[in-house]
Amino acid sequence: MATDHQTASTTTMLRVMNERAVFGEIFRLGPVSRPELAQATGLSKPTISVALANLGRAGLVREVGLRAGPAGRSAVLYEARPEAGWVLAVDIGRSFVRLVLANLAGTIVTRIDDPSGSRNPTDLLAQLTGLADRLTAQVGITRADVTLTVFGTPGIHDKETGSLHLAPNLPGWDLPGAVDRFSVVSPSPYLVENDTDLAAVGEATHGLGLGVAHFAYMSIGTGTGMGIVIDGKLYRGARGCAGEISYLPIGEGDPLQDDPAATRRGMFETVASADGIVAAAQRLGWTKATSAKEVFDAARAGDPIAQRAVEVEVNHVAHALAAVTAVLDLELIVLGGGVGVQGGDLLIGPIQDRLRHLVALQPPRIEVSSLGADAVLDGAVAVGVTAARDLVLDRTVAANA
Amino acid sequence: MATDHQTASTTTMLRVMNERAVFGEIFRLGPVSRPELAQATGLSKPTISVALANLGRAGLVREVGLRAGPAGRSAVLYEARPEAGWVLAVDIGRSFVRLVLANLAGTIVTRIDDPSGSRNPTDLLAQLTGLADRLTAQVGITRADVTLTVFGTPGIHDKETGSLHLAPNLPGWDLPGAVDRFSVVSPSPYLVENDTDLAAVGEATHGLGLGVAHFAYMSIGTGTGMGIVIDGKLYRGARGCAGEISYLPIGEGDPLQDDPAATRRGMFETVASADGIVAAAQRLGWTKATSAKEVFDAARAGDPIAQRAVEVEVNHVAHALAAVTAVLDLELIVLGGGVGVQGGDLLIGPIQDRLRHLVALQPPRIEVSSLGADAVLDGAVAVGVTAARDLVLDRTVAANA
DNA sequence: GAAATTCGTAATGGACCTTTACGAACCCGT
DNA sequence: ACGGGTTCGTAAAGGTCCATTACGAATTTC
Repeated sequence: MATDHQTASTTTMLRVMNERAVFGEIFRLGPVSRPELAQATGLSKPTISVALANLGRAGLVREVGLRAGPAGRSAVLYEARPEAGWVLAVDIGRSFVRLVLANLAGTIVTRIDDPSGSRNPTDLLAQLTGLADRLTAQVGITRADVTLTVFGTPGIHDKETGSLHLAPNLPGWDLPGAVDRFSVVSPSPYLVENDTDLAAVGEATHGLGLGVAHFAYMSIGTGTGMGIVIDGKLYRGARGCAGEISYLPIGEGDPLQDDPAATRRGMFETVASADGIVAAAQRLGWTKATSAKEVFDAARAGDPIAQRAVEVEVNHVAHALAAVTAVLDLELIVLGGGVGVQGGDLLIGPIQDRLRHLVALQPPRIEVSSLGADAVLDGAVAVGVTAARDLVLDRTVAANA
Repeated sequence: MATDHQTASTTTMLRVMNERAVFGEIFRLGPVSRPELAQATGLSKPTISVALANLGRAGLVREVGLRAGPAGRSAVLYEARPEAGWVLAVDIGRSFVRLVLANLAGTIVTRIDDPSGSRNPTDLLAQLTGLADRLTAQVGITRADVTLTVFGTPGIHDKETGSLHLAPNLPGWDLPGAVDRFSVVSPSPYLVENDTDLAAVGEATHGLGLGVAHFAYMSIGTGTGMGIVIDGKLYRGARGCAGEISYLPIGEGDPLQDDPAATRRGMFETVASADGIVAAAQRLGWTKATSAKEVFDAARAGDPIAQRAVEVEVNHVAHALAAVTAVLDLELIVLGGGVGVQGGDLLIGPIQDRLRHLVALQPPRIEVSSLGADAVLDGAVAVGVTAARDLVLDRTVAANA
């Protein structure tokens, strides 16, 4: 058991803690009065006043009008200064790169979606830098004013070597130091997170995972992946590889597994991703099947071969979720990715039935993501905002010291 | 993301926090002087003195001799008063119940191992109450002086209904309210934890999991189970069913799965537990095989059928660990239980090889438990000690208020 | 326009911790 | 044995932070 022995504190640390609490409540409650903050934090009115004065002097908080009550003097409302910090969130997707700029409240101010060009480090970084320039210019700042940048990428970021593993679609990014070059996009500190993990955070912040302690976001599309939220926090695993469900040992005996490349790609991904569905349909007799969407549409129209292919997919996903349930006992699985979103209506019910037969435990709820493709960006903003708030607060504390 | 918004604090809470920190350091460092405590906590010497005075007045801490240094006045040493609190740990095992009494430092003072008799609630509780009486008498206290009791049981404790699920070997304990009857064993508060989970905590505290952030204890014996430690803390899952790997969908196609009871018992447990090994050996031609130990011994002696049966087991366990690795990306798997301990030498190497073929990720280290059957009790003591320390401290705070 | 109500802050006091200072206790060498 | 050097423990003083109380300011209602 990690012995993070309880740390002792001095009076000055107390004020820092309380200022942090006040700052957090301001975000949580929106424009808010002093009495409301006192109520929310349990601190006294004078203490709130002092904290607000400090936060205001540091440029983190500002007055924003009055609130008239049913009786009595109107209260001054406070809110976080939008320009106290900026978060740049970047989703390096398959066919698009998407960038948004958000303020510390998590409000997205501008956004650019740009088709992916060449994705080697040099070209991609040039593209991102240009887009970041355009984005920041739209709100009258420069890249240097960004507090924190979050990059959502496929694969696993190895901080030791600065390289990206398991991301075959990003050529050249697996070389040592490649990821470190993200620093050219903005001089701010930056975080690199797996895109599926960020989508899970997005669901936890704005989506179906709101208020759910333990859940996972399962993405099925061109590939497969899972972002796991445990105790409300993203779980990354010992080396950042948690949720790499492509490698679940599922689908043994399926003819697709005969391909020697199947193991390298991962057994589950080989059979359950979009082209696994297509291959299943072809094998079942629909030789001209080309896309998973097509298979789902045909199944909805009553085509028996397509329906049989969907059944195969259901079986694979149910096995994967059986493994996840046996290990993690989650409350909820949010289904995302191309297959998850397009086929969710066909899949969820049968998966739940199958799952109940596979494990004698209470299975998790299964639902289709409500955020769609924006889940990654939402998660990136959420991750960035919490980290950026800490950054600006730390600066304030350092300045007051 | 669970919004456990940072909580604000007042000055009085500061002293409580610091007293807690001092108390914790006393346990961590053993007999310790005031200057050492000041160093360890970062607090000043006078503050340490005040804290020790309070803890002493509450009977939690006492002086214990002097330490002479190379020069200068000798420092007074302090230690936790052994009789400040007692933890009763109970392991309700298959063929034995084991009870230990430990002080707040986690030192086991007395122990009783007693063969299991009838295991229905009434008989088992009578047995436990009698044993608790004997145990407490040995140190001159009564059951009423126990601060906290921890029961390690198979199955899952459902706090809503007070019943024990998934524990077929404890007849009658699945009825609502059965578990609540544990209160007759001692008037103290009590905790009920899954035995495998406790073993994981034991490994984390005294065993191979020491200092490892993310690992799991995998028990294979009569049944199968897994205790998962994430971020140094036991992970229980949404309903306490995390680590119920019996239900991993592994071994499909194995003839054992034809039995309709297999699903209820769990696919993995059916094929991989001790009798699964025996059945495999029988099917391979050794019809008079009776125990897993026998199979392992024969395999070591070179018997080809036994070796083949071990290979089957290796394959099943490797598949289970592949699933766990793909989902959780752990650093370490500690192997325990009868099969794990007796067959570990034969299993670990081949499992690792097989695992490397199944997943293209870096597999976890695999090692055999060094604690053996005591892991459960060690974990129960560890869980109980941390909870009991909080209890006695809370009482002190309440008394001082 | 007065009563009632709510807000904001000034003043006071208390709780906690640290720093400084000094006496107490102990070692060692002569 | 005794004095110098060193470490320990606590007393005194000072500073920071927060809560309570009190009161003036601002606003609504009647």
